[in-house]
Amino acid sequence: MKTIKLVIADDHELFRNGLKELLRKYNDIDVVGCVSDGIEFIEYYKNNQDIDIVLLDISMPNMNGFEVLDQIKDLTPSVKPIIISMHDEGNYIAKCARMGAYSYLLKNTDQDELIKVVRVVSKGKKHFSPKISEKMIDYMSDSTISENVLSKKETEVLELISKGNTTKEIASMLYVSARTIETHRSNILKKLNVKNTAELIIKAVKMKLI
Amino acid sequence: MKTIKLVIADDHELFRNGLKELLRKYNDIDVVGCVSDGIEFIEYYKNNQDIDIVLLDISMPNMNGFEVLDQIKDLTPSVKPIIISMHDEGNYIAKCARMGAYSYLLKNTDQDELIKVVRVVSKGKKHFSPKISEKMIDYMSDSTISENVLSKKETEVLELISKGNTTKEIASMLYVSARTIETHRSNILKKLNVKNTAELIIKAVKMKLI
DNA sequence: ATTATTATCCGTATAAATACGGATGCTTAA
DNA sequence: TTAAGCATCCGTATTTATACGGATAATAAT
Repeated sequence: MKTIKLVIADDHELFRNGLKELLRKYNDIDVVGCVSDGIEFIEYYKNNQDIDIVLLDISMPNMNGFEVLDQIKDLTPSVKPIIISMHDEGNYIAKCARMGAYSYLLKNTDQDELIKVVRVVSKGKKHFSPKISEKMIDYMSDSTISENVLSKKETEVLELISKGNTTKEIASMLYVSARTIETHRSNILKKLNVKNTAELIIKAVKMKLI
Repeated sequence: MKTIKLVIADDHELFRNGLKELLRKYNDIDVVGCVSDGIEFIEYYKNNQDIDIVLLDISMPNMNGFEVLDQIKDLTPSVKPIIISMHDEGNYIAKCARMGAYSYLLKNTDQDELIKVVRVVSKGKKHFSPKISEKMIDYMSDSTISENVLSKKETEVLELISKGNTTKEIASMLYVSARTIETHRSNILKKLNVKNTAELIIKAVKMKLI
């Protein structure tokens, strides 16, 4: 039986090493690499392309999981990314699915499930658990929290708002009139379906825009 | 040599089991229990009080790390809690230190550091790394983000603001005049040293009030 | 090449938030 | 018990935010 060559990419050393120990027990799985961020993984991959699966964390320094997915999207299915994250927010899941992830596991997944998924994915099949799929669907159906609802300018304005800047301040920062920013503001509120700044910031936090 | 009896409390099964595997290598450390939330830990502790150390995650369902610290604060030093968290925010660290934690480790701590800390703590010595201490000091020195800056009423009002309610709505909810809420608002802004709602919500999020 | 979207700008008007300053009765801690 | 802090209330004025409606030039998409 061919072993499954697997790389772990996670910035939490204890998690990374613990996982490696866990996987040691399985004869059909061979942890050929352990890296602590996206850049290290890309570097590793350049030198060693014979990888079946990468267990990829989302939040890592230097280069996060999304960026890695973006970099390797043309390489799949030679290397099949399984996201392993603690975030169960629909937007993360949806983004990963769209970006070519083969599965999305939470860090509280049980061991058997992990092994099962690794084996399934190694055969080139994608697998998303019902719970994860549900989160994604919930997210998709909330049309207000979907990507690209805000234009680039609007996103820029929202970021400035969420740093505490007033309309006037933003206007002078972006070299436009305050009226323009006011229009942006009102469009942003409409698009995100909120009625005031407080709700806006709350939603922006949820959307991980802040 | 007496072995160090240790319990792991973390809701991430992979992390929990991985850690357990990691610690298996060390003869002086004996992982006598693995639980997935605070309630389970308290339950475990009731039946088995012969524990030296609990590696305690902060964010867990049912009962989180803070609540556990609160419950067992009178039991230390019989059981010495080491917080093991992914959050490096000063408020978390400060809160844990105040609540009797013996150490605060990030999940990206390296293995040697973990072992070192476990051994030191098992002897009854508290240990906070320079990096962690620094975070805590930074936090402490920001006097605006310290507990009890807001009165109960102000906290209540802030919570309602951060759910998107307007002054009027809050007023009718709390059966007081809108002026009262306005005063509260302005006092909250002063106390938290922010100048508008956007900043207020951001700060409230940071303070984990939301 | 035409359409749709976006970024930009403007006016008017109302609603809400913020800044001051001042006051009273209640509770709690020194 | 007295002082301090808190929750409550009020007025006035200014600044921001929001709502509506309308417009144009640039760019992207079909």
